[in-house]
Amino acid sequence: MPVNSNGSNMSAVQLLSSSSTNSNSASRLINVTSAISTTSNSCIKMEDISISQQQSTSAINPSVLSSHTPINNINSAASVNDQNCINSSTNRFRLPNASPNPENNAMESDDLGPVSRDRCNTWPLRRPQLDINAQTSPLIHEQIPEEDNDLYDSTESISNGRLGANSTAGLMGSPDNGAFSPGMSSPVPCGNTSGQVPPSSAGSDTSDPGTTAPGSNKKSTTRRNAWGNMSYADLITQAIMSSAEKRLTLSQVYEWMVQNVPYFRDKGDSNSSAGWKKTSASEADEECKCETLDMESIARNGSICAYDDELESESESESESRSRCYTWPMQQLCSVSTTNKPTDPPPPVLHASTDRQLPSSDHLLDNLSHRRTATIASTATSPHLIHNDISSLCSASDGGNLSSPLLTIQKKRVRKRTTDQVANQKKPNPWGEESYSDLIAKALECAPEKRMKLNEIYLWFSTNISYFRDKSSTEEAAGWKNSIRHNLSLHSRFMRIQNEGAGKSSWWVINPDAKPGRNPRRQRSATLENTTKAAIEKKRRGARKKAMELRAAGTLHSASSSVVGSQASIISHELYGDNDDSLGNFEPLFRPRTQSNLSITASSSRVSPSMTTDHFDDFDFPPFVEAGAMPHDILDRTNEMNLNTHPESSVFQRAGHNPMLNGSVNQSQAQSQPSAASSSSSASSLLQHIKSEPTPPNSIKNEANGVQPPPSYHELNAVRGVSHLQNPLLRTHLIQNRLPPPAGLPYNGLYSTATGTALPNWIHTGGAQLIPGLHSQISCSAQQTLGPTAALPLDLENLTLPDQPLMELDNMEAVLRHELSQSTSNQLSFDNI
DNA sequence: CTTTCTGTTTTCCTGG
DNA sequence: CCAGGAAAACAGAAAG
Repeated sequence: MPVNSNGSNMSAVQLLSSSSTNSNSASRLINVTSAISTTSNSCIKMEDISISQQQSTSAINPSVLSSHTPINNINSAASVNDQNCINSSTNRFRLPNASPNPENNAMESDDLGPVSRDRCNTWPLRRPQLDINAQTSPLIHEQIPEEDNDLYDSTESISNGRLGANSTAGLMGSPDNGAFSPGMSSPVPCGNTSGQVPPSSAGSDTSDPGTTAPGSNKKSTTRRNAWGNMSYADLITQAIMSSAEKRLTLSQVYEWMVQNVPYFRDKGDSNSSAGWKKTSASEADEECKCETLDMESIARNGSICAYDDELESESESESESRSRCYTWPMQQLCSVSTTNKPTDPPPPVLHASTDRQLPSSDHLLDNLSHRRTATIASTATSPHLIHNDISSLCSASDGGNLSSPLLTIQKKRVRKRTTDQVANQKKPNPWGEESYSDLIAKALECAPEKRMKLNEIYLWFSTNISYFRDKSSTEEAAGWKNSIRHNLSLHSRFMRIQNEGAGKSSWWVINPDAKPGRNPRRQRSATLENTTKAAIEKKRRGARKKAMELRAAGTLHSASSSVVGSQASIISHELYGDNDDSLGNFEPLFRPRTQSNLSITASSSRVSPSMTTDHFDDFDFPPFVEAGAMPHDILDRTNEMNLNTHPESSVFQRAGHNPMLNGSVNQSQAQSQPSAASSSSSASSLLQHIKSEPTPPNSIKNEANGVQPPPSYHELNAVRGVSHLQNPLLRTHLIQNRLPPPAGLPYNGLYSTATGTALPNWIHTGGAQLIPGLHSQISCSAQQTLGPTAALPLDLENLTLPDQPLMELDNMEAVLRHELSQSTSNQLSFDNI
């Protein structure tokens, strides 16, 4: 969520008002003026829809309401709604059985299966007071069949499903907002996977697997929802079918939910409704076969979702399962599902805005936009042209020129690949062929210091990739942000560096030891546990028991997290190919969230006490490091490093008088990213910290009696040489983008590169080898303006490990000594810690 | 105390 | 079987 300059979260309205600021920033980043409106609009899309819906509830356009708004009328309809879902069919839709038979349909509160879930606004939590039985009004839940087995086997109309006080007409968008904007972005059809199974089966929560509607390949689930057994899809379908026009805007869907489902009615506030609205929106995109013309500069009254009868029937006839990607933004301008084969080539890429944003990222951008209706975008300078195009295109849905490359609408996720694609194991995504992890890596690579905070990654995505920019609303962004987090955590390709002193978010970096191509996923703790051999487990028990004893005795009272961190480090190390798990697995005992196999906290930057010498065998230590003194674990895992070095203990201290850090960067930071206050605060903290650092000693061996602080991953790479950089992303980045330390800030660490005159050789000699599709310089240039990242150029390089008194030394020492006693490794010495 | 953000993990699904 | 996307569940920490 964007944050304002004060670091507080921005509400939707705030986001609305601030979107221009963001867009300005974005446009500056990408140097595309036309992107301003796009970014701005997309940022406020959902909120705007909601707001406009509220504002326009009383502003009814009878003409619109009474009309069916056929495709051919999109010109007029576009003035009212920028997202017009075109019901291209007649009434072949087989209506779900909405019989309000209380016996069959009424939701029963005691059937509510899901357990409560706190603090997750992505899944509506049923509140106790929201018991349906407590709702007195004859609401839709009485009409909702508890079991929707025959929902689509019945031809009975659902028209008895009532809307709320606000009728469909009353919810129609106001034409007041219908001013067409010439600067409209390319139409972004709403997510729609055509040819999908009926909603009843697609999202059904039927408890009887056998009742899954024909054609559904989706696994049935026995889980029921808090509001009953109807899925979101069913509810949305019912909402749509309940409307007179068989279509609803997203806001109307929301409204219908609120009005008719007590559960949602009581979650209708902005805070608690985010989750179900998000889900509804996502499913509405698909289940209502929403034909959206996302003319973001048109009045944003919401999209009209109409159930596409053709798609419905076709999906049945084809028995084709819906795409697994529920947020897949299909290019469904029209209901042309059956005429477009998955093997159809993608339409020509004419995503002008994106191309201009990232001109050299053609590979990425080609794919970013290949699912977009680029032709329409290319004609965006003329609303009439666009309308005409849309009209003509959509009018062809009934057998028209659907094979036109301009209308090559992919019915479902296309996995057809070229030879290169197959070779590269690339899969097409709405944004291109790069996976989330690729994009994250790219983002990290593009960061000036090759590290980003989570929110900065978010920002990078939304700034540099049109797909995510278009989905930047709170609800829409939740999904891909979740995926980003998921990927960060999942892939060993990424490492998290604790940013403890800065307050919140950690730094994410690319694992310098990430191997080319695919890197193994992080093993999961369960896997680790499950695969634990009995002997190993037995071996662990002893150490675990003793550790617990120590802990119980108070020795670990303040160091538990650190121990866990060390443990996490160990686990993490295992996950990087070293399966020597002779180390105890304390995970079930004490492993806080941030100390899983992925995360290593600052305190865990301490050498893992149980580290065995086996871990160091295969690493080329820098000449200054005695073999064995540097745990491989640390070298592998720079995420054990603490960015917030202690002033008096840092070994890689640098001169603290950096004009960039002290002044200009802060300024640019404030200018370039006013919304990333958390980052700014972090940056400020770090900067303050850096400034406070005294002039460093040159001797790395002054510390810790042989326990050397690990180099940063840059330094590691410097030692290894560019040819040893396994990660092509990093290699590319390092060659292309590594900047010498800012002038005036001599790097006083071991590898002093003061004023950039002592850059490692590999920087100059290495051959840049961009991996296909990763043309980063443009995005990098954008990223470099993201603010805090640029403002913190050296922290990562100043990562220090063992000398950070981040926990009570006495405790730590006791723990370490104990653990060392358990370890076969006697190489580590902490005497002087 | 609640909300939000962040981070981890699991599950499901699809395609290779 | 694995990778990847998506969603979800859960929890810790910070902020309001």
